[in-house]
Amino acid sequence: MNQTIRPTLNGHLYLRDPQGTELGHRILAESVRLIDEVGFEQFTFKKLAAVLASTEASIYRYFENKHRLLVYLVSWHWTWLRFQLRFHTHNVPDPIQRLRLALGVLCRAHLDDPATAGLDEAALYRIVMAEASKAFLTKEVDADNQAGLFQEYKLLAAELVALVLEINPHYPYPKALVSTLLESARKQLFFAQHLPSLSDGSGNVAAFLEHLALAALA
Amino acid sequence: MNQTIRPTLNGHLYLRDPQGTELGHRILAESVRLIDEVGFEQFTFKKLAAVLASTEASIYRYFENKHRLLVYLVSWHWTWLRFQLRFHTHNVPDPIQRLRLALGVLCRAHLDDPATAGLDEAALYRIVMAEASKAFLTKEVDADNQAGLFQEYKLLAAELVALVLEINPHYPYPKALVSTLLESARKQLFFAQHLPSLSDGSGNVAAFLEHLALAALA
DNA sequence: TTAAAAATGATAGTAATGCTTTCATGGTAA
DNA sequence: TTACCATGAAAGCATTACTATCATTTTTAA
Repeated sequence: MNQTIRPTLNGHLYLRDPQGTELGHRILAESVRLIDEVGFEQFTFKKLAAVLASTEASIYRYFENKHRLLVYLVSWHWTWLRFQLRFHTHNVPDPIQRLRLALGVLCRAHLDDPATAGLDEAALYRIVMAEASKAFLTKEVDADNQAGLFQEYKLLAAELVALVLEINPHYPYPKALVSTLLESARKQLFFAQHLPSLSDGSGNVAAFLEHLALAALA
Repeated sequence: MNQTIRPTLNGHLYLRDPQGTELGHRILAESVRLIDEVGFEQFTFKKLAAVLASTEASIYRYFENKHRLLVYLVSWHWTWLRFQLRFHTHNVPDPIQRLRLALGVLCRAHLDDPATAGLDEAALYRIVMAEASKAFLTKEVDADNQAGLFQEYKLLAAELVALVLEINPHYPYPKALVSTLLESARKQLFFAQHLPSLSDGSGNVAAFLEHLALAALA
């Protein structure tokens, strides 16, 4: 489980595969650190080049722009999450129990192995919490979607939809429920941290989602 | 109901009150149109000045930067929504029925009176759908929250929390439920339009939320 | 082992962005 | 009528988001 996972991601996400080179790996690792530190808006390739002791031009050879890099990192996280879910629900026969475990992983993903594949997964989770929505909240959503940039998220959602339908094959809104659970997990953790009057505490997010999902599927 | 509502918003949202002057009103109306057209990232005060036949400097006298303007517009929408909810649930005694109506308004707000107070409310709703999260997904959330920039959203949430507790006073996660419903309404409509594989159709969003909320509160 | 190919570095340049400053002007209110 | 607004006009400036060129190093394949 803890050996380095290096998921292969959609080729549209990058110009040159960052997993194929030394500099590529450093771009990934340091961009996670830097975005986590300064936020995505303040993050620039110039600053990244500085901490890498490299140049803007070199980074632009890997990623078209910083938005693509964000989508890459977020996709990486979704893939990683999908493996985590599989791992943690492996050999659990009861689908309700599997859903419980899955929601637990969703809400506690930031605590898991801190250094998979050289990426600081805890920092990446903070980025996902605060910036993942920006991956698709752009004027170019449709084109980006067409190019397959959101495949990893969809794969993750599809697995959860299957699980939901296993619990209740007649539930009429499985996709909406799953995307709501996925989005809500992140947002509730964000609210608990920054806008607490909109949440009921970060410790209760998993319990809330579990109650919500099981009530809906009952 | 249809006379122009001009809600008074938190003074931290602007430098000079745009509701107080002719240019101010034009800034609001045209920014809604322009952001809807080009998206928030591509939107600049320079472009806005051009369509207003005014200058960047003049706009900067009203809003510190485009982020504050976005927060202002979004806050305006939350206030407008709160009035809509009150209006539509007025004199309905059954809280369950009121919640149903509220969720209906949430999901159909983009169809309501197209020109309240000179703002294109349909365009504003599209902006809210696509850009509202960017109001708080920044490195400055905590400071912005401290300054009261998210008050309107909190007021709206608080009213819905009261309604939820009226239905079930023992429900343990009322704030999380309400913020999930509010966020989910927008995101599901966005998904239905742009990432349909994550939704079950834009026509079903209200039904989905209703089922979800009532199941949770049962 | 050497020659071609690929990856990186170094440097420069450019249009646009996100502001700030200053000064002129024209209308309004005391 | 004068003082004070709000707005306009114009300029300036550091940073951003790239692109382009050319030199060097490293890798690879013949």
